[in-house]
Amino acid sequence: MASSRYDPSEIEPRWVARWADEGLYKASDDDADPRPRFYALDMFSYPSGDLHMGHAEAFSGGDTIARFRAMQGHNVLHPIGWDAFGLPAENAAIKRGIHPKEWTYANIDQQRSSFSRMGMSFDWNRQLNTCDPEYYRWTQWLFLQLFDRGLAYRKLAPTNWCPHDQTVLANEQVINGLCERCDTPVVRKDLTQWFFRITDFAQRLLDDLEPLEDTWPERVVTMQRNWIGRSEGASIEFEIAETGDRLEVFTTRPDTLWGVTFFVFALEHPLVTKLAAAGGPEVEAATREMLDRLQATPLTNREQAESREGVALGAHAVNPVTGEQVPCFVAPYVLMEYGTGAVMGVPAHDQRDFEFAREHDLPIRVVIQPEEGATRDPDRMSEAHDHEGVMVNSGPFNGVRSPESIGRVIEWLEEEGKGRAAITYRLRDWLISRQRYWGAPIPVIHCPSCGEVGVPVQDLPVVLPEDVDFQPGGESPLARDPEFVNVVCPRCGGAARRDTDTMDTFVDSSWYFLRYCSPGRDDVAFDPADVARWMPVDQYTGGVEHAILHLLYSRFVTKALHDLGLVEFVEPFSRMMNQGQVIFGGAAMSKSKGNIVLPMPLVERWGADTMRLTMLFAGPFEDDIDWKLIAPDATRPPGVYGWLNRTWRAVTAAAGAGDGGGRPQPQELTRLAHRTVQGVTEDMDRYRFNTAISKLMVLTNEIRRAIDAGEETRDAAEVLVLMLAPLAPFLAEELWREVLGNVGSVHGAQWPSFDPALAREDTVTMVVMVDGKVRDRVEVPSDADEVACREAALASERVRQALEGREVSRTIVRPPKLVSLVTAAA
RNA sequence: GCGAGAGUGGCGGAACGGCAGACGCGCCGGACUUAGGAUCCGGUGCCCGAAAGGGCAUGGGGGUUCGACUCCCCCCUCUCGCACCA
Repeated sequence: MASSRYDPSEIEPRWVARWADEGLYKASDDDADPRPRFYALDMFSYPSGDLHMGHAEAFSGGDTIARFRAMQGHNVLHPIGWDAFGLPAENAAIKRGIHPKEWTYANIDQQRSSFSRMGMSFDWNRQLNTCDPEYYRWTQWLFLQLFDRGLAYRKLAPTNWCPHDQTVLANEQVINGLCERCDTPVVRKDLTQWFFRITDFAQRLLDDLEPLEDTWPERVVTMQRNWIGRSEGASIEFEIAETGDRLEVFTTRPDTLWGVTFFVFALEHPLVTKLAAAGGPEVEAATREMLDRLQATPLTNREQAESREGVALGAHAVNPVTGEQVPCFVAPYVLMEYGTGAVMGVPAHDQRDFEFAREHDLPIRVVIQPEEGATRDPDRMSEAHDHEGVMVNSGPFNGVRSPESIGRVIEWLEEEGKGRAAITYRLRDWLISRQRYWGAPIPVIHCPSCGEVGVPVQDLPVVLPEDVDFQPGGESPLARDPEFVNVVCPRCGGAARRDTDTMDTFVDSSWYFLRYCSPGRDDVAFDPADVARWMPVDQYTGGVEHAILHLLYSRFVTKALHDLGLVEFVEPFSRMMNQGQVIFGGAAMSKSKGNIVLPMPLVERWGADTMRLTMLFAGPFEDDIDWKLIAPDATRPPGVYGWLNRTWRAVTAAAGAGDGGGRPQPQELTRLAHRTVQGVTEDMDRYRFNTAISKLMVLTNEIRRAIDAGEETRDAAEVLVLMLAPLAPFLAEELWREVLGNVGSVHGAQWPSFDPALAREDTVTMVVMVDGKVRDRVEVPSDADEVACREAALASERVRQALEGREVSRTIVRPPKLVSLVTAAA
């Protein structure tokens, strides 16, 4: 037997080494393996240093599920890898004066060793690393698949530019107008960039969320829906009086069409320069001035949103239903990327249009009156009336009420040939170019005669040159390397230039779960047979911060690959779970606040099992954990450490007592053990680790009591250790093999089963209520029927006292838990 | 502003419409003994009471019900998403 004291610093490293020797966590690709397969995926790690508390929390949950499913008889795939490209690596490397590669690989080594020390059950044979040419070769392949089908394309468009990081960002990476990485206000800049045509998939991305409602966190589904932002309305055709140009605008409120008093173009709208020129020299100069100024000193997203600036173009738009001519403007508050880049101005019923009209002295015409309350008067309105109401001043539609009015106007527009029903999405195409060094080069060659030519697949990877000045700035760091840039066109053999941007790292992570299925293959990104074996992912664990970005992109790539016939499913992740954040003192941990707690020192001091259980026991997995409240005193062990101690002693005593001929295991303990198996199994299925642990604590306490009473407890102790295994893998293994003397790992053992008959208690405490108040508690057999319960209730002296001789008018019996008596008086 | 979620002891948190506060932390008292990051036993929602017992308690107010932390309505507070998307 091992030492007589629970000593995690001795136990845990010993098992880390032995598990590695035994190859315990290898997933089997053998199709003859009869076990059902289970793909337990944890969001892979960004190697920006050693593991932090967020990793410890997320991976504790993910690993517990992987181990639980394995014990339930599944062939589990539980891989890990490194999301290793990206800005933080570059910024840290610049700060330290070393190469991003060096910094990244050092962090990977450290994280790998920390994960091992924590006892994570990863199949290390499948490890991948997105900055490895053997991986990004296939990220480039993915790009080319999309490029070949027109799903990757380049266009000049307004983009989000981060002046600090010197790169463009995807729409999804702008949080509240700030750069996701550095919190710098993002500005608008017109640039030619690569996009993925995710908008083609908008409706499918929306529709396919529905089956996920039950297995994904509700808020994630909601956030995705909101992000895609489907709007129903009408597309209405306007004509420019002076030039005869016709164009469509999108509106969700066609019922306000009679209230149009002006018309606005986005800055980038193709008609703007033409109309400005037609408006005469003054108009042209004013327009030019605004456009040039905004190009030179771009507005931040927020400034643009709040601006009510605008220039009158002199031209007029013809309202298709009234024939009225209204003045045209160009203004930054209209966005080129949404709808058609032009809007009809209805100041009475749209707040932005209202403010613009006040700013530019434009008429306000009320065409919707609220059904209740004061009539809206244009001269006295302080804000737009953008709610429902009755149509007025609207020709044939006067008196028609919303919301039916919208449909009726659309119908009429269609009959008149002036418009049609239309749907618009908020979702924009995914901007994937980055003017930064540490990423996968975009595998395209620009040829003066052939145009954009994809690098032939056999020439991949386009290797990221290492000896490059990777400081951001200018066109892109790669543009400074002539050897990289100057190539011959693969199509015509003429002189050509490589694309010098790198891909957004979210491209790397949009398909990594497929690569795990075919690790190390150098002929394909993944083998469809391998993917069919494991995908879709059965359980995906990670943070909500990826609720939009990573999940949306992965879903898009999966659908695109499905359309290419490479995968059979349309959704990559069947079930998902988000861990809460680990915070400290009510705020996120941060260097500037000096409140960072790291997991590895805790692991060294109290053991990985204690670290993991502290996380899982603190509360529901998806709730935040305030570490200051959970472990207020760093010099004292977290509470679960004491329980592990007690468990150690109890199981040790239980293992030894069998020889001593103690009294047989009491029936009550056997029943509790069965009940605990039932309860813990249910809790684990629902990821309720905190209540599962509390049930194990109850069983431990009962075993300890039985031991003190000199009773046999070995069977119960074995069951306890089995259930402990997914939660505290080191202690469970030590107890299972070294203390209880079993052969083979507890992590390969079968999850215990229970007998429902034994799990039921033989007597229960029945509550007797009189007029809604609990008046007594009576022990009754758990199979007591209605009659027996009633008799037991009426036999109670205290119940009789509470009744005070009053007559019972109604009796509700819920055998065997409750009898509720209602007197006539009540 | 819109959308979602949450308010339970000193603290983290438990409770298929049926004993509110499981389990744990902390705290109080005790035991063992004395240097073990200890361990063990008892107590611990609030108020009255020596006790038995009684009363009050799940943000506030109403409702449904024999019975509400749980369901419905109104209000307050907090958290999180999205915020000029026409």
